[in-house]
Amino acid sequence: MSTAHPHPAIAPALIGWFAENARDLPWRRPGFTAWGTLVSEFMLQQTPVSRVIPRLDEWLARWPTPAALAADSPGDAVRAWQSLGYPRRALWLHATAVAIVERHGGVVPREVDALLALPGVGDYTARAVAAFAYGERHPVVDTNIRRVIARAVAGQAEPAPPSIRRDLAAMSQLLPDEKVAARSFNAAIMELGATVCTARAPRCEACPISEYCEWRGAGFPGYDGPRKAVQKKYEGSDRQVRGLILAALRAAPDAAAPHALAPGTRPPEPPRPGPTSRHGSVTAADIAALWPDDEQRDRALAGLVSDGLAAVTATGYALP
DNA sequence: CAAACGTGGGC
DNA sequence: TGCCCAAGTTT
Repeated sequence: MSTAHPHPAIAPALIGWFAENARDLPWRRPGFTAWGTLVSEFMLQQTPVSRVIPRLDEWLARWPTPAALAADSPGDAVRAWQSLGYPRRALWLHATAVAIVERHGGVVPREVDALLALPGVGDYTARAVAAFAYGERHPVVDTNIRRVIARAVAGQAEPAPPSIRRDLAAMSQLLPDEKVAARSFNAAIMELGATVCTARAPRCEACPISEYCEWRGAGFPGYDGPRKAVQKKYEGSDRQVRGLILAALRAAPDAAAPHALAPGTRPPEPPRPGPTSRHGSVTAADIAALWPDDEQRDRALAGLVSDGLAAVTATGYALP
């Protein structure tokens, strides 16, 4: 099945450029596993590459397979997530590892539909794994790709609000028919958006498709769409309070493993393990010291428990 | 569909 | 300084 490509020069130009200009990134190393790709894609959801790389290395050294992660507690995943942000992703990634073991024999699935059924895997991540880890031919659409298409093809400074149907259709128009080329093109156009056709200061002089760019051809018209929602202030927000509480839970040392006692010594009264968790507990008083506004703090804490990021223990709260 | 969801770095 | 941005997903 061959597709008519309205912009036949774009894909070859980008593929050639990518072959020479791709950054050396862990997930582009030969032999990188599908599991590694899945972990990296979770981490890259809204977190910059430079912050992801050290955590990714740690994760894959500790949990080289889905089964390895599934065998540890979700709290271990949340703690190892450190300060990547959006820690529910760590929870989802753990749940995804469990699901892969239970439903897919411990092997990351290659079908988009199976990937989409995993917690925390959406339209982008599912196609990224199918395309990059398995070489399947799928259009991948992320924020970089949407911006490049908006400029080069639609002639607009910024993309219209996301629409998965439209965005996939637009990317499909550009995608080469052949699998290997399609995979390379997905990576290439994403890389262009990340390093050349950037949101703030595009470097058109370094762009391999500037001669085909409709935005440039139209004289770089300014953005005229609807005003985009302004990101809410972090300082003083519920997010900040959740972050503070979770940082305290991550910092609590694991409940001490029972160690050998001198002969004749009576074991100390065991701190009755509460309903949960071998992760160390933080008392309500310690949490209260983190934030003065009772109502906001309680709301944040309840939210963490409700999200499964915190567990109630006999003495307070702990990672799950 | 808009809003919630972390954190840090660049300009 | 303060705003913008960063390989999204879920509800």
